[in-house]
Amino acid sequence: MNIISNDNTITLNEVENFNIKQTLECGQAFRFELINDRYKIIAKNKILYVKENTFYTTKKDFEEIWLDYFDLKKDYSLIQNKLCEDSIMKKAIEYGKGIRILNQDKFEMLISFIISQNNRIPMIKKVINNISEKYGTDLGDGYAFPTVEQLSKANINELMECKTGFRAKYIMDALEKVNTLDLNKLDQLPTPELKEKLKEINGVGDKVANCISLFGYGRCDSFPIDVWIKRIMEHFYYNSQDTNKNIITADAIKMFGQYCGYAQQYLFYYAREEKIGK
DNA sequence: TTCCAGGTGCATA
DNA sequence: TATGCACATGGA
Repeated sequence: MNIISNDNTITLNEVENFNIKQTLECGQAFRFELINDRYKIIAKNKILYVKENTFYTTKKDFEEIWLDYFDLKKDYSLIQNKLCEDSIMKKAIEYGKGIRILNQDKFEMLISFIISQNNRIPMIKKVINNISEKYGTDLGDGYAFPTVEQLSKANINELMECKTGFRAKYIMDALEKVNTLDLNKLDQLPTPELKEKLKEINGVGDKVANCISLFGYGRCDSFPIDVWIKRIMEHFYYNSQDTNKNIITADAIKMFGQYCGYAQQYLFYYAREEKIGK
C-alpha cells in the first residue's frame, strides 16, 4: 500500500482488500452517511470524509488515528485465503472482499448494540444520532458520541425522548454498571470471560455481547448470530429452518476458528445485499 | 390495519 | 433446559 499525502488529502494506492462502502455498510458501524459521493464518518471525536481511497484529513491524523481505526495495518489476504477453503465463504468474500473490521469505541459499541435489539438499521442510526446531538460534543458539522460522563447526565425520560423505546432502562443500567465495570479494564480478560462480564448488564445478551467484543474489543473469534446470519447459515449449511443458535455457534467456530468474526461480516454483507434466505 | 426489525428478560412447565 | 410472550417505535 502506498500512502500519497498532499494538501490535507491522503490517497491510498495499490491498497488491497479495502472498500469504504463495504466496510461501512456491513453492519458494524452506524455513524456514517453518504453525501453526494463522499462518506461522512463520525468517530474518534472527529468528522472524516472519505471518497473511495481518498481520505480528507491530515497526514498526522491519518497515521495516528485512521490507519488503526480502519484496520489498514493488517494483512487481510492471509485471513481471506484461510477462509476461502470453504466454498460458500469463498463466494461471500468475493462479494465483500474490501471489508475491514473497524476498531471502534467500547462504550459506543455497548450503547449502540443495546439500541440495535429488535430494531431496524435506519432507526438505530437515527436513535444514536439523537443521543449524540443531545449529550455529545459539538464537532461543528455533527456531534460526537457522548462519553460515559456526558451520557451519565441523562435520565430515563430524556432517553425515551431520543426514541430509545423499551431499551432506555437497559441504557440506564449500563450507565450504572460502567461505574464499577471499567470497560477498558475488561480488555485484559480472555474473550469468554469478557462476554460474561458484558452480559451482567441488563439488555446485553449473547448477540450484543458478541458484537461488543468483536467491534469494540477486536475479538475476531466472536461470531454474533442475528436474524441475517441465522438465515444465511441455515440457507447454506443446514436444511432445517430452526437450527439452535448454540449449534450454529459451535459449527462456525469449527469451520472458521480464530477468523469467525471476519467470516460473520462477509456473510452479513452478502446476505443483506443479496437478501439471501428472505 | 397489521407486521416486523442486527434481541433480551421473564414467567412458565 | 426449553418455549412463548412483551417490549417502543416507525416504515412498508
